[in-house]
Amino acid sequence: MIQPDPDALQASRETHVGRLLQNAARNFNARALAGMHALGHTQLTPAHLNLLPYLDVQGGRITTLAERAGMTKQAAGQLVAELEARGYLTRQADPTDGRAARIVFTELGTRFLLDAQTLKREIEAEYRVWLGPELWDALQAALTLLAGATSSV
Amino acid sequence: MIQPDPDALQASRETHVGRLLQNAARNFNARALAGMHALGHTQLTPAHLNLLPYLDVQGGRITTLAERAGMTKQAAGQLVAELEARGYLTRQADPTDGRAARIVFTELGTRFLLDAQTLKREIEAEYRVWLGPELWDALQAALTLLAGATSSV
DNA sequence: GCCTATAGTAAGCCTGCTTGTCTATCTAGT
DNA sequence: ACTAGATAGACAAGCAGGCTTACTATAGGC
Repeated sequence: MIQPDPDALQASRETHVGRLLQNAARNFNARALAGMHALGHTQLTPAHLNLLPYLDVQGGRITTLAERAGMTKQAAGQLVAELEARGYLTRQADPTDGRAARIVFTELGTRFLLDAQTLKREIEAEYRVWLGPELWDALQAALTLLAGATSSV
Repeated sequence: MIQPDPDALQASRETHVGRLLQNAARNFNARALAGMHALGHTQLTPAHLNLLPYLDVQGGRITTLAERAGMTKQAAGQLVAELEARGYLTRQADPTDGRAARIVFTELGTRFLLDAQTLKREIEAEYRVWLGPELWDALQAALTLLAGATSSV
């Protein structure tokens, strides 16, 4: 039977990549959400911020959105309806398919895109300062590699 | 009025640290949960895996757990009750305080701790292979720095 | 004409918490 | 000692977020 050394076991539990990654991701998301709220986009929830990146600048369909975001069409449709009610998106009839609707950005939606771009640069600049250019580049490289490695598993 | 170049805007949306961090964290968590399930701990949910690291090897109190995990005592109490029902934890009367209960690991709980330690080393070894030693060290350094920087903000 | 695809409506579930309230116990002040 | 207030924890109810399943209507493709 195993008789572990409690101190050694405790020490090994302190912190690990998983927790570090989770904290970093959570901090980034909180920062991004707060930033968007500060820029006036106070009605956007994390679910919206998660969906919007999957909509092309020139627009797209609910079905496409659902596929990319990995959720059901109904879920995507609901989020789109909310974003429509809040003025970010609008529906246009698809000229080539009577069943489909083209989901496109409104003017407010476009402003959101630009704000998101600005905010992203701002946050990345902060991180760059904290880490220094080399570590920052290494972080990006490492995460990109991990994305490739884990997606193929 | 701003007239953005749609192509440039689209290109800038491709991917960024936030998404990379989120993906990496999600992959790690999925890997860890799957690993624990594979080791027989099929009744542990992400919420349990999030709480357990805050319990010292020698045990502790509900209140301490709640503080560390950043949740209410009730929430911590509920999770502990579930873990008790599943056989990982048990309650002992605190000899020094009649109100309090000492939450301690059962034998199964200790096995979980050892399995978690093993699994952690396994996953970290995988990551190290994917990234190479230098990039791996850089990743750890960068995330640790970020943890320090963002926690102080 | 038949099968499939797009999307909307309605209802509801799951996870992971929270608030509100209560008892038992401890601590400090008088 | 006695009492006022704080603290540990339990019990109950419920909510927020983010989905899902089930069903219907309509439009296209072969």
